Amino acid sequence: MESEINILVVEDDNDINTLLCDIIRNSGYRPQPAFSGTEAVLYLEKRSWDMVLLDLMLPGMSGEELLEKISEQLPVPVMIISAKSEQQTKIEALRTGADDYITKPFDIEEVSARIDSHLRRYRRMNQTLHIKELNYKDIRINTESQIVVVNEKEILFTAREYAILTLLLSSPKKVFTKANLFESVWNEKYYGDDNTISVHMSNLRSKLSKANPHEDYIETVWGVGYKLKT
Amino acid sequence: MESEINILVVEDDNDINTLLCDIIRNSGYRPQPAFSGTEAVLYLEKRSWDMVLLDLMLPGMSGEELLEKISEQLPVPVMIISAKSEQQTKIEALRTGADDYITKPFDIEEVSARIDSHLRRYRRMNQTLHIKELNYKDIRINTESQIVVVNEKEILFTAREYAILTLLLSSPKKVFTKANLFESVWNEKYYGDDNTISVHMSNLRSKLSKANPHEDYIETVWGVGYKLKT
DNA sequence: GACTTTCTTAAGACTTTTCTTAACTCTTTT
DNA sequence: AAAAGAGTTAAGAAAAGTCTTAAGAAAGTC
Repeated sequence: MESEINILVVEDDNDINTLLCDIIRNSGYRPQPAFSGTEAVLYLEKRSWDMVLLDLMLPGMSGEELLEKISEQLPVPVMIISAKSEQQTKIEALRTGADDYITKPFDIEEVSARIDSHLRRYRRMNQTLHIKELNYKDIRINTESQIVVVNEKEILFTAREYAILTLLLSSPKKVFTKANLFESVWNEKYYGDDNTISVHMSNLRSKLSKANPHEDYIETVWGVGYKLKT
Repeated sequence: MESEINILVVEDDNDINTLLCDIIRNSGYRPQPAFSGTEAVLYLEKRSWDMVLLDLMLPGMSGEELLEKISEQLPVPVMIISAKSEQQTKIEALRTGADDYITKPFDIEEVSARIDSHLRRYRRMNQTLHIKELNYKDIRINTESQIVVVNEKEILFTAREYAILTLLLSSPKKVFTKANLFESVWNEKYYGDDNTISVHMSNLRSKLSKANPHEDYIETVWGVGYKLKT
């Protein structure tokens, strides 16, 4: 299964946003447009990102404010793309936590090359550092080694099962609808009327209960979806 | 004790070199001037660096040539500082492995801010681990001499094979995806659908099992990648 | 420039996972 | 109790991922 690179594009101008998204798509990554700071925050909370392109002049929450928020809380590289060409603004942004700053109008090829450059280096770093541990009850997942330990026993899951499980553990309180799951794990639209997920859930539960028959991990929320048992 | 940050400044113009060194010194880092590509190579071989500032127009070995050499062999971030302002040059440099590109005449504050920005993000990674011996089961690798001993026998591996093997041994529990391997060993983006890695793995395994037929070292993790057998 | 080694590409065989379907059961809601 | 939603199981088919081999391309060496 191919791992996607996700890039958030925060830019209120529709044309520029579309252009940036096209550049990203042409490089083989997956862009997500956001047209305001507040919208960007929602996306940033929803999932993890490999990079953020950020305009400084935004409606509502300013770009600077958002930049500060991101650099304090998230390890994601941020590239500012702004019409503000004053040195002072540029320097402030870089000092606040931006990883790059380019001014409009920009050269398409250069933006593309810079995105690649940052990702290249950042991914290398991510590989050796950034070990995340996911825990829930007696389930321990090391996202680096992809080893899942349940009740002190190492359990082997298929790639899909692993994806579902880590998704659930990443937001222990959230109820995931079937559409949610389909879009996250399969990266496809969900058209309902499909028990593929049921089958996978069934297999997941059976592997889990084999490891620990006394515990119950996944809860069905009737008419909605699934969540971890609280 | 705080460890010093060392930055190599490759620039043939004496005044500019001095200026850059001053900027670096004022930021609390330790600069090392080099006035030609060949001189830079000597410094690069002598010790490890946290960052390299590089002019493209150099006597003897060109900056482009040096950049290529560095990005192939070393994980250090490189910032190009050049009078060449053509987009094509800039893009080529970024694609070759440069982490940033600024044109002369440059703004002192901006250079300073950009250096800090790169160091901030990549500093931890650059704390080059000085591992001299890698061990796993009956495999012993001396990373200085690059000699690999398996089951008391010295085995010769090709450069790629050696790179893959040391990567695996560096994190014995980690599952390396193909993208991981490609980015570390080849220093290139992975677009999937490529069995080069499979072939190298096959060759690696066959060499290893020739040295010790009773042992099994590399495990395939389906749908994910490879790891060392636990 | 010829020789050697190493790397990459391609093709086919092979393995494992995933999907789909279907029949049947269980649970909750109305 | 009936209806709707959800769960389980199993089996075959399809898809995805991997392994191996061999030959040509590229790189490095003398």
